[in-house]
Amino acid sequence: MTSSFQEKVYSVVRRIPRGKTLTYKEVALKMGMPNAARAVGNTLNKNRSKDVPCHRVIRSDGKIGGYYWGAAAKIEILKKEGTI
DNA sequence: CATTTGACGCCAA
DNA sequence: TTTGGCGCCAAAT
Repeated sequence: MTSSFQEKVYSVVRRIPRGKTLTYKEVALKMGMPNAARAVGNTLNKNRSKDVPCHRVIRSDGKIGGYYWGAAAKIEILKKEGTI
């Protein structure tokens, strides 16, 4: 599959360094689509791939957001990485 | 092909 | 400040 849109999402998310977190909006903004934050989250959810550190993408509100394997697991990973 | 879904974000009340 | 509603976008049904 890997549509052009997904390639952009992965390109940005994959570059997120360990111990750092980006918001869905920031990712969308880097793609050149400032208002596609929702589509970004939707793409990561459907893909459920570990090839990309999608757990480093959180909401702009400061909330954890979501995770295919559960938000709790997402938080746990961030803690292990030192983000929290 | 048309409609609904969903890991979002911002504004108004 | 907190809650509700509206707008946006791509993928799935």
